[in-house]
Amino acid sequence: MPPSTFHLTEVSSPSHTGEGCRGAVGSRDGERLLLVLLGPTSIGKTALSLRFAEHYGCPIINADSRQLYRDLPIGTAAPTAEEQARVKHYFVGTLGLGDYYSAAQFQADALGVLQREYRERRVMIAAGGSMMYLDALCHGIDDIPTVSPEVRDHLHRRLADEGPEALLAELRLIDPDYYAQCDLRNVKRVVHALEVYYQSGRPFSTFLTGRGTSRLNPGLAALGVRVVKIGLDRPREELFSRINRRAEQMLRDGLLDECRRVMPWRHLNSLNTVGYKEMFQHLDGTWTLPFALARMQKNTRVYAKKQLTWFRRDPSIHWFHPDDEAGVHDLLRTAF
RNA sequence: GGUGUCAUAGCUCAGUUGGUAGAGCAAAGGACUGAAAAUCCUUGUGUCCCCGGUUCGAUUCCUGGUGACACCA
Repeated sequence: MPPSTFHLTEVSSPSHTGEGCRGAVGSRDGERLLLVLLGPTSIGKTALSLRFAEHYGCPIINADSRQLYRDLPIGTAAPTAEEQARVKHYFVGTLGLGDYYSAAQFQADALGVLQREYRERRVMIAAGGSMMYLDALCHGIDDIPTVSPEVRDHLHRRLADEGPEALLAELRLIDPDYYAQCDLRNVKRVVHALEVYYQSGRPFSTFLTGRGTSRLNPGLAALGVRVVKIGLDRPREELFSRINRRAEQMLRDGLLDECRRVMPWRHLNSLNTVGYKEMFQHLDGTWTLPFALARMQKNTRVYAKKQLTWFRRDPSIHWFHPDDEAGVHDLLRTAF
């Protein structure tokens, strides 16, 4: 666990509770706080984010790339109507399955919300597990042009017609820098670099200014916002058994009906999602339900691992067990 | 109690005509800049049940144990 980046010597009084705590946060010259709750799927982010939102009396910014789609409430474990009645949520169920969206757009939208919300409050909460969305929000994302559908289609047709070797050779010519650092076996990356080139006339690598968890999103800096990242984790066994049980619960809650409703759009990226992919196979008659469930659970476990891999390399995250709410409060008190 | 079969990775099992072993499932590690619940890469984790014997060498063959299963009492 990385050491705290806070200056503990500046702690004044660590014994605040309730109102006192609210007063303590922001006591540093009106500094604004963005409390980011992150962690792998099924860890318990929603429950904890609700309690903190009620404690601070603030809304929650959802940072989960799939809970944005309004037709997927069960399979994405989106906050329920009751939960959304308790606390206002941004970016839950706001998109149609075919809507285009991205980490960059999320970052811009979230900044817009924060700008408005911080006029009347000093604390905001962002909660979710989409790694790119969280990084884009906390650390910013380079200004890379959005690729038009025409350019995208063009390159996908070329990929199909000419094969990946031709595209690799082309990337090597037009953008040797990116060619040297890119995972060349990951065709999606190669294609995207070319898309950006065809869109803008500039090599993809010229848009990259270097990324890192050390810089603060300039948009947040302009608002005077300080980011505190709380990472939630549990012993692996505990996490995996929660994942397994939640998948079963989703089926009892009607996941199959939800899948049947959205099945006509299964080719869309929004439905290239753990849980749906597997249940579509079952609805096709290819997999039995127990087999589809087992695959869904396994793929969810793999996804959780991938999230943890991503988060692990961010030294600014303060890790807690989700039951250790008091520990998080202690950290926030000493930090502000 | 007797006879037989079996005992190998977390699980189910294969295999070694004696040269310390490999599949499936499960699992572990990593990458990541506008599709990120996406996409891509890497990895076999082992007292081959235990004690002894034969042998240059035993997980493999043999004696004896232990455990599981089956059948007979």
